[in-house]
Amino acid sequence: MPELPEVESIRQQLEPWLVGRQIISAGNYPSAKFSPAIEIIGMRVEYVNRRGKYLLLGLDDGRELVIHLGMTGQLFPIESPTDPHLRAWWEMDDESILGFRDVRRFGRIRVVDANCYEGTLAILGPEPLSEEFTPEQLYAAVKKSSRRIKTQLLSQKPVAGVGNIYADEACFRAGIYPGVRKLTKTQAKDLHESIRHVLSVAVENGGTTLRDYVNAEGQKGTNQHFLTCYGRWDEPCFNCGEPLRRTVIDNRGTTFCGSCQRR
DNA sequence: ACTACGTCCTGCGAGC
DNA sequence: TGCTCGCAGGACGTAG
Repeated sequence: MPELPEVESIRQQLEPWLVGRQIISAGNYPSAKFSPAIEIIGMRVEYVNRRGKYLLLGLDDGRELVIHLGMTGQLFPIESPTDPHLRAWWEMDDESILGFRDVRRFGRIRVVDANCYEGTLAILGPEPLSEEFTPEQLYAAVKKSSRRIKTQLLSQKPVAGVGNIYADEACFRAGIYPGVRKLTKTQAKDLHESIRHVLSVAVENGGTTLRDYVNAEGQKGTNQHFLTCYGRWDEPCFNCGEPLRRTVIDNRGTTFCGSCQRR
């Protein structure tokens, strides 16, 4: 499930390839989620940005192609648009083809005027690795809601780009039970540090590949070898040795240490 | 306004 | 071996 580190790894690889390229032709799987792909034929790519888990391809007519990879989305060069799981593709003026493969079709594409966003993209919290993301800001943002802290992180409102893997990792590192509804200022400071830590390490490791994720060169990440919590239920906690536990929080599978992450 | 929960999707693995 | 069934989850829609 591509979260910030995975999307950032893809962005870094797409940027030198796509910037300056003109889109000659395009196609899409017959679904409203992917049909905007063809709206940008003839445009030239000016930049490849990222906000949270969204990729933003700037076009020379002032619009942006917004891509969300959902659960199983992949972006990489293809030889021809023949893969049955291909949901969109764009042919460039150097004859290369960018393919958007997405088995479960949770991904989506939109074309909008630059900075005119809707939905989650319009209410995204600050970039976690930017200066705008501070312990004070996180504390104030979380204080506005009574929802469980993990659910708040997944909402993208207190901070952008955190999904199920890094929410579990960050809560574990901070020693915070993901089901709590309030944070002390000290906990907010610890969680802030933990979010930045787990995300920056994951970026350095090229993202986490549990099943589907590959970068724009078709390669897996290596961060799955460094996870401390997510998916490790019944395995010993690296802090205390107790077996990690599994529960469900707001319909999302959650791994935590019943000893280190007290309610 | 907010919270909680169902829905979308398909491949895979557990269990019979 | 072959089948069914439940699970995985980000964003969004809907109900209360």
